[in-house]
Parts: sequence; C-alpha cells; structure tokens
Amino acid sequence: MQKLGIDFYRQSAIELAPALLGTILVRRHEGRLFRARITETEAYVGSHDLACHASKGRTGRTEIMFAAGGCAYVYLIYGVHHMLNFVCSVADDPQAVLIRGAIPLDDWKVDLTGPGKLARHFQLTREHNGLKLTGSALYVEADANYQPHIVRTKRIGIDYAQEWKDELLRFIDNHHVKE
DNA sequence: GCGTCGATGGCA
DNA sequence: GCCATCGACGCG
Repeated sequence: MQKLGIDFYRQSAIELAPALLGTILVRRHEGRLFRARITETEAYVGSHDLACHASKGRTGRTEIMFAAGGCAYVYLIYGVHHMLNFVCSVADDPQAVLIRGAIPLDDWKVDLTGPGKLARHFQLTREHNGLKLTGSALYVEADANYQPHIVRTKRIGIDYAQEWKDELLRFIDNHHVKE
C-alpha cells in the first residue's frame, strides 16, 4: 500500500472528501498499527461556509485550519467527543475534511461508525491537533484495488448554518453495504 | 425500532 | 450560551 504524500492534502475539501473514501487510515500507537477503511467524510469548504469553524475567523481553535493542507485538526465537541479532521488546500485557505466513519481492518474489532467513536478508538485527542499526516503516528494509505460507491448527502449536526446546511457535502461509500 | 434527552468542557 | 455526538432510556 502507498502512503499518501503532502500533495494529496493540497486538494480542496470538495475533492479530498470523496477521494478519501476507500483509503486506509493508519494509526501507530504504543508500537501497534491500527488500520481502517474510511467510509464517510464531510467537506468544510472555507471561511464562506457557515458550517466551517473557520467562518468565525482566525481564533485559537481555528488557527490550525489556516495552515497548509496535510495536518490534523482535532477538537472536543459537547465536552465529550473528539472530532478528527484533515486540514487541506493551501495556507490561508481554511478548508478541512471531517472523518466520520470507517471499517476496521486486520483483526481489529471496534465500531467506527461515527466521528466520536472513530476518534476515541484511534486514541486521538486535542493533543494531536496539528499532527502532520506525513509522519508515522497518523497517515493514510491508498488502495488502488478498491472501488468505492459514492453517495452525497447533507452534512450532519449543522442546522445553524443557514443555506449551507443543505449543501451535499457529506460523502458516503456504500460499496460494503448489503441490499 | 424510534424519538428524546442529558452529559460535559472548551471556546468566544 | 453555544456546539461537525453518543448512548441510555421510555415507549408499548
């Protein structure tokens, strides 16, 4: 499998979100490797997107989104759950992709259906905010032999985002879903 | 099986 | 005073 490099993350969120479907998220933690195939993502497309945290401007929390693509944006929501995002595009263009679901691979048996569960099982917290995706602790592998079946829907949990709440910026891979 | 609701903390 | 959620609970 081929580890994806920095150029992959320099894409816009609307390109990266579907491109991530079917790829393999890899986490190295305490000497072990955890791998899972990404099945669900959401695009947050820039400061004009009212659902995007960066629409609030440059703050302590959103600062990392203004970096060049290729690092993680991890934050705490509802005081309970961590959310894993990939910062993408170029510097000062605050776009990101939220990783919402995956299927564990190898002999790893966990439920990764949901962004909170995914971050928890991958043992990611706000300590990992800004982590480079080109390092060894967290990265993505391509899988040229896998063909996702992509469906677009509205994003979840952003009813406050006015006209942006209905944009079809959530991407789901149905490849593995039984009829 | 589905709707409702409370937890809980960082942030502005 | 919000939240890019989850899981427990009550229903019947």
